[in-house]
Amino acid sequence: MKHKDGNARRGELKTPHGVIQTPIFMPVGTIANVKTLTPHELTDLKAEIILGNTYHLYLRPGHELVKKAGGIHNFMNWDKPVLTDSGGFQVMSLSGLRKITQDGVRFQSHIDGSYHMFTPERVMEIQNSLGADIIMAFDECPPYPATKDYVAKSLKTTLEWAKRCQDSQKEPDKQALFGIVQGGVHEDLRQESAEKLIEMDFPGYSIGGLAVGEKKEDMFRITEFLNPIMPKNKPRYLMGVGTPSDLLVNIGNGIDMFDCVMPTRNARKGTVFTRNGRMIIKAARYKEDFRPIDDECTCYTCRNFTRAYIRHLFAANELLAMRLASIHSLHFYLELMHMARKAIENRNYNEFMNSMLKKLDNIVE
RNA sequence: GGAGAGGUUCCCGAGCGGUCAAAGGGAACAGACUGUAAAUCUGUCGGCGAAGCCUUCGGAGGUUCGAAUCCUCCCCUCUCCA
Repeated sequence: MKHKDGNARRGELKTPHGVIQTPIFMPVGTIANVKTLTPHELTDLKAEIILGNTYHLYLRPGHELVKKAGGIHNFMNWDKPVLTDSGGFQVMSLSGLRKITQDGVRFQSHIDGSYHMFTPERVMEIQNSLGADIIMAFDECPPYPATKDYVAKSLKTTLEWAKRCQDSQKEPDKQALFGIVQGGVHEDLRQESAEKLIEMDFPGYSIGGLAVGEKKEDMFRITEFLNPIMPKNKPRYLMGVGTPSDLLVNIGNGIDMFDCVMPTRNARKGTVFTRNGRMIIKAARYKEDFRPIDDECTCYTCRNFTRAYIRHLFAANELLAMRLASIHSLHFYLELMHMARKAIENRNYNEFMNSMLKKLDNIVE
């Protein structure tokens, strides 16, 4: 960690494929691509690290194939760091297709219905084949709402699995394994989870199971609560979060890393993010609006295309609409992180955050 | 000229005596989306604040307690034969 401003942290994280600057946003590239974009475009956007997903890549094209291709970096032609999620999230999101036991999770493929077994050991083996720089322990991400009993039980399973992941990890020197703190919205459970993981001494810690439907204030309360508990010299990754304002508030609570499908998914569906709030660019109100999405934005989309044109592309169902919108929104997220890092270095993070928060949650008319 | 089919709410198209302001698509409009089963999903889509009422199924008449649906005439499309 290089700087601190309040609880906000400014740091660097070394990986085999380069150093990344934190706080950082990691675009999601579930199946070894950030949807609609090329690695070249991601590089232009100054993306430093992207995500892949164990469950999805295991099912298709298969981790063995990715290994044969020389690992995920080679396979997708991305030479910067990659983080793979363990499939723990799919335990929740594909809840209709799986059964959890103490040993692991029996899944039914969402693609062809075939049965598969994920154990912590298996997930470590798959992530080793994929070859990401940062890998996640296999966890169970409890849904929301869930009873406290359920969350507590699930937490125990996740802790056991974390140990098994650690014990079965093949190349700890090449892949940093993060343990995942669970515990829902309950501070005592979060504390127990964090402390036991810290005892196991992971190179980094993830916070999972947030932004799954609970109130924002609960999410912020939990990250604020965890801040003093988490080791100061290790990265903290808040999984799956979030909106631009979520990122800023959580940076203020000591989070270093984020990933979220929101900028890319929403972009594909016609909503982009700007410093003035969300803009539903497919809306009729932009039909004859010949300004860029954001006249101060320096992204490729804003430098070259108007709202009216992008709206037209959405109306016509053109693929370019999704690409241009994704480029803009990712640029905005990454630029927002850049500004946050600068603000921490300049020790005016709170001021920066508060001025941004005033607008970010608006819908731009 | 002869034989036949048809004109339905923005478009296509179902309905063929009451349960029809009228199925289903499309378009349009509004919105949701947080470790991606997502170029997906939800809602609105004749008018009036609601119960309800009003106007609407090519046009004009008629039959009927009641018509988009039945009858008559008219206008217009399309197909086939001469």
